[in-house]
Amino acid sequence: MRLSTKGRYAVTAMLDLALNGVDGPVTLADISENQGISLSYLEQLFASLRSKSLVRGVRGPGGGYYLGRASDEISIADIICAVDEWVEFTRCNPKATVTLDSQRDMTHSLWDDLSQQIFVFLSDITLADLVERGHARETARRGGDVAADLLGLNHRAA
Amino acid sequence: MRLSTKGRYAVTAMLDLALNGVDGPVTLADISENQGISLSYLEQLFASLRSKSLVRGVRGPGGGYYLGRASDEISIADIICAVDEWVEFTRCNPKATVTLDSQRDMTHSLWDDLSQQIFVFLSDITLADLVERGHARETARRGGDVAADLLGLNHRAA
DNA sequence: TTTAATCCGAGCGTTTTGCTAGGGTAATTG
DNA sequence: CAATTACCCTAGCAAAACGCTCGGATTAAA
Repeated sequence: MRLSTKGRYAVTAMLDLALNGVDGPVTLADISENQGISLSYLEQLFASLRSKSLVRGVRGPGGGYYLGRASDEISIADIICAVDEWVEFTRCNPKATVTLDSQRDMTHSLWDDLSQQIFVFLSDITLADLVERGHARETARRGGDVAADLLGLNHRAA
Repeated sequence: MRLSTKGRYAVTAMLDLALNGVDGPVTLADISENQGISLSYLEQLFASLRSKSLVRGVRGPGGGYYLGRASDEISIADIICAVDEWVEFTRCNPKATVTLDSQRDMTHSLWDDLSQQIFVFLSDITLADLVERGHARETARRGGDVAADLLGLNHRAA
């Protein structure tokens, strides 16, 4: 997977929608000012988000953007995938030669495994989770422990 | 944080060391051939890894690279941080104005929170975890022999 | 000494970032 | 009905990052 500032822009913008979209649509101009991102760049990001139905645009005066779904139905992985185009997991598949380069298949398989774990982790965190956690910092209930449990990685658990 | 193909290259290369470094150092030429990465690019990656003491180089013929520490003491976050230069979490800190742009502080705070969660998650996964659970997960319910068959070589080496 | 390997740095083509510019289209409002 | 607002779309562009080539220099085993 890939995670860059582009993804951060998208997530923070979506958080902006989640926080301010309760009473009417949020304009890109507002987000642009709030987040310090250029308007046109936001438009490009929201074009990607819109194509994945993560946001819904309302045209005309008084318009703006709503979240495409409820905030607890939009995961971080959804957003990252929309703008950062979840990149190649396995990119040298076309090979059945199990000779000397089985080592490559091995390391790539392990990477794919890790990548999958990160994906599951980010799929488990929704916008609502972040907002909720921001209000009351009561972590350790979800996120960390549940995800680790899902992945079987809670090796440090007593 | 940032996560790109550069980090993937570093992780797979480190996995290569973890798998093949049991009997003597592993040369970058081998990794280059195994992973399909250019030698000079690997040298750059390993320069970063070496500066963080994640690998230890042995010069001269018969030389190569060892892991800098035990594989269960090297986390994925360590590797990603070394090569991808864990980027700016908060980049507009210098402002205590809780006036109109408190919304920006809000979203950025939430992002920092998420970023921290990802960091903790990746800090909890070590190279040894990937090697072990890479085969243990899929076949834990069945037998485990299939996994050994999949892995083959590194399992009996040592 | 020869050779195999790590080290080091300058540079280069390509892709991605993030932005600017310009125009078009739908819907609200006076 | 205009006219304004804001979404929508395309093209292009500078800076950065990516991944690589090349050329060397050190170190140490054979």
